[in-house]
Amino acid sequence: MAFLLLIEDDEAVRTALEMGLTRQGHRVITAATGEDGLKLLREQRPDLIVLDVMLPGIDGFEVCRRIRRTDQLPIILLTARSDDIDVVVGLESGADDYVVKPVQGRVLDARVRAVMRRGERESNDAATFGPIVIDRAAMTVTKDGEDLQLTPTELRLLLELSRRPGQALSRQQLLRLVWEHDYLGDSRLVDACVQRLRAKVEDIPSSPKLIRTVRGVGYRLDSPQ
Amino acid sequence: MAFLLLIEDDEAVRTALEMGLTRQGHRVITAATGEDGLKLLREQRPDLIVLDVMLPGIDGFEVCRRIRRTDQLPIILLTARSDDIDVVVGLESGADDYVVKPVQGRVLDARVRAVMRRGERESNDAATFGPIVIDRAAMTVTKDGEDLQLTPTELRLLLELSRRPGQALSRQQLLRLVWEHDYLGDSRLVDACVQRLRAKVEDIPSSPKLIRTVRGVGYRLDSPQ
DNA sequence: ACCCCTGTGACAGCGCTGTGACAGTCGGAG
DNA sequence: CTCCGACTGTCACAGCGCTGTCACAGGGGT
Repeated sequence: MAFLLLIEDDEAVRTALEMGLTRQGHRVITAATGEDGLKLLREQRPDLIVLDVMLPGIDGFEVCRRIRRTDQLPIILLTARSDDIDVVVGLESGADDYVVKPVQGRVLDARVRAVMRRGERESNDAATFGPIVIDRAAMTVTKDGEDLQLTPTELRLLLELSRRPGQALSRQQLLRLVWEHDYLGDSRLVDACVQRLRAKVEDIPSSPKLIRTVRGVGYRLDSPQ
Repeated sequence: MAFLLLIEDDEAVRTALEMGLTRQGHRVITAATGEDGLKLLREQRPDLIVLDVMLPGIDGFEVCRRIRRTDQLPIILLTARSDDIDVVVGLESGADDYVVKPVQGRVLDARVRAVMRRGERESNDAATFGPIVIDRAAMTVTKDGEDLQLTPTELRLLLELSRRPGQALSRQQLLRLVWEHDYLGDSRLVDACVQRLRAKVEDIPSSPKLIRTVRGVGYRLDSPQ
């Protein structure tokens, strides 16, 4: 059903989950440390990662953050603790779901399927923002039914904004997501791209209704109403 | 768009969904109980079933299992509950997708289309893209009725593209699908093959209407209109 | 042995993209 | 209300990244 990477240091748990997930029809590869996991991720490109939080060396949160720097694939965090603080830190590190141990293979499998479906939906369904329709599968954007010719960067920017509708994204975040930069040396890079995108997307680029400026922060994609 | 059977006991929900799906262009028949639904299924042979879990008499899971004993048609389960256990039982009963109520007609429509697409992809029928007809069974491609002499690689490329019509595929993905490579060492391999394919398939290879370039991504097979 | 397919590298053209300067705008402080 | 500073919008331009194209050589099949 899916190609999973399981990162878990406890051998008993790892083996049990691997068997459970394999029995549910998934293809599973495993790693015992964060480093090994990241290496396997690069080499094998799994569809989804199941990641223990308590790991020797770099912990699960850090692994999560590192993965998110370059990859968009779904991550399910696994932990023995159930405090809220963990959930918050986990989701802030970029995880898609959170499962508390002890967990049964069947339940984990259900979460895996749920996250995969969510991912499919987000990545493939059309998103609508007023007159704008974003078809993530075709990688096209239409306005009032007509095709918009967006450049690759404009398209990536719009896609990232549309993945978090109504949420303000800082220039810093956008640089990481769209440009994969880490430094922000006071440049008008993001603004310039937003301007070009607005020119194509907005009815009146000078008073944007979709891509709103959040002063002191960055930008946000709104859907009218 | 599709011929649907909706099985739902609550009259308000049934009517609302029926209207919503009809408005989206589907032909819809309805049943209020599992028994009636199974009877309608045998009599009318719909393309897809939308099935409520909570039904008087035999419940949705059981209906699902009974359908699966004899039929392969897609099933979307509908439920008010969102617990994991439901999802697990649902998918194990043989459902193709799972939607949690309350659901809007538009959302359900998106799922219906997604499930239908998934099914189409596996079909072996002939596919038509403008003047091009791809016969997957005979493994032949004709243009305006005349046979095209495609090389094996060109044919595989066209088949993979046509299995995902309208969907942009990256060079990376195409390499995996057509060439079964994993590495993409900045080569013009995909481009060159696309060029050769275009030369045979397109009316005007220099301004392709079928195999479109998606700048920054890869290629996409469109059917005109 | 021959031929056609296939992968590769080179190359050119196009247009995207980043940059810096400057103008315009907003909001807070006085 | 006014002013000021900080933040954002806008623009033109130069560089270069991306894609289309082509010729060629190796290899596999006939």
